[in-house]
Amino acid sequence: MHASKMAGHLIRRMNQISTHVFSQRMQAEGRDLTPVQFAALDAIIANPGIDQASVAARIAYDRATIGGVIDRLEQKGYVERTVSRRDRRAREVRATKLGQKEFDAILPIVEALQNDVLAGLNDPEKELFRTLAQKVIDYDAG
Amino acid sequence: MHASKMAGHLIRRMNQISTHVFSQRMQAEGRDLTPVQFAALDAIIANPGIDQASVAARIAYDRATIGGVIDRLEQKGYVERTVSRRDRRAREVRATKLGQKEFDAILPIVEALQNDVLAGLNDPEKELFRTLAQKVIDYDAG
DNA sequence: GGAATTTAATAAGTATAGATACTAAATAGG
DNA sequence: CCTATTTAGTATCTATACTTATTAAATTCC
Repeated sequence: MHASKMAGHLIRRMNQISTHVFSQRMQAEGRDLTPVQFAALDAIIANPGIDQASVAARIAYDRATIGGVIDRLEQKGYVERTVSRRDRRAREVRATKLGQKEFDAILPIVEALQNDVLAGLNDPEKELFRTLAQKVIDYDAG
Repeated sequence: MHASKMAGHLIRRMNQISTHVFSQRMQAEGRDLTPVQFAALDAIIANPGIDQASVAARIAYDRATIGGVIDRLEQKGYVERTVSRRDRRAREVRATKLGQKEFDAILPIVEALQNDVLAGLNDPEKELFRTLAQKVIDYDAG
């Protein structure tokens, strides 16, 4: 089998296409969020006061990477961190008003661009792809 | 739609699983090659004397990234670079004997682990997944 | 054939992505 | 209650991954 036909290569290329579509669209809309920053902000808004380790667990990142991602969200003024009173090691993360506003504006854009990521597939194929991908991920999660 | 069900997220997670399986297996076999380094070495062995820009084009990377990847392959003694006589800007890249030997040893391992990447799917589903992924990529390539 | 453009590679900068090690704080076990 | 372990976050290191800028060389084209 040639390397370019292997599952790993195909997945890497799709990830490349996906992140490229994402950043192109964000730039076109005058927004400044990466795919990972969007995923983190989504998890934070869905769970106000969540700690960083839980954000990492939810979107399947390691703690070191998520620390940097939340640093950048904080620099942009989209989230705030406060030391937890229950556990002084933990930082509770919440979206700011600006972060919520930005997320509300970006969510429909992100939803719309999902279709472009799989532009080579028709609707039933898109659905099938998502089903198969979900199976791969669920199996890995145990 | 929730973020964790979006195509971009599913693809990112699969890429994570894929690279994780790859590095785990390499480590278990006492080898030291990343997925990208393997892809680059594969392209170089298939096209001896290829220049860096062509390696980048073949495996869909930008030139800046591929420069670093080939740096590391060179450090490991797997490839050699020589200035092209036809075009003094270009560097011709070739695998060394050690690089060829290492590739021959690693290829069957990499082929075998492809199945584990899609471990959540049965054989027809694996085939279907690859077909759909190829469609997504081919459409993007134009 | 000389200027304008393009191209190969590198450099610098930002953002993942994960491994490892470290600090501080919480919890478990005896 | 005190030690041992675990856990949250940060820091450090390596490796992608892409953008923009720079240098040098090749090509275009008028």
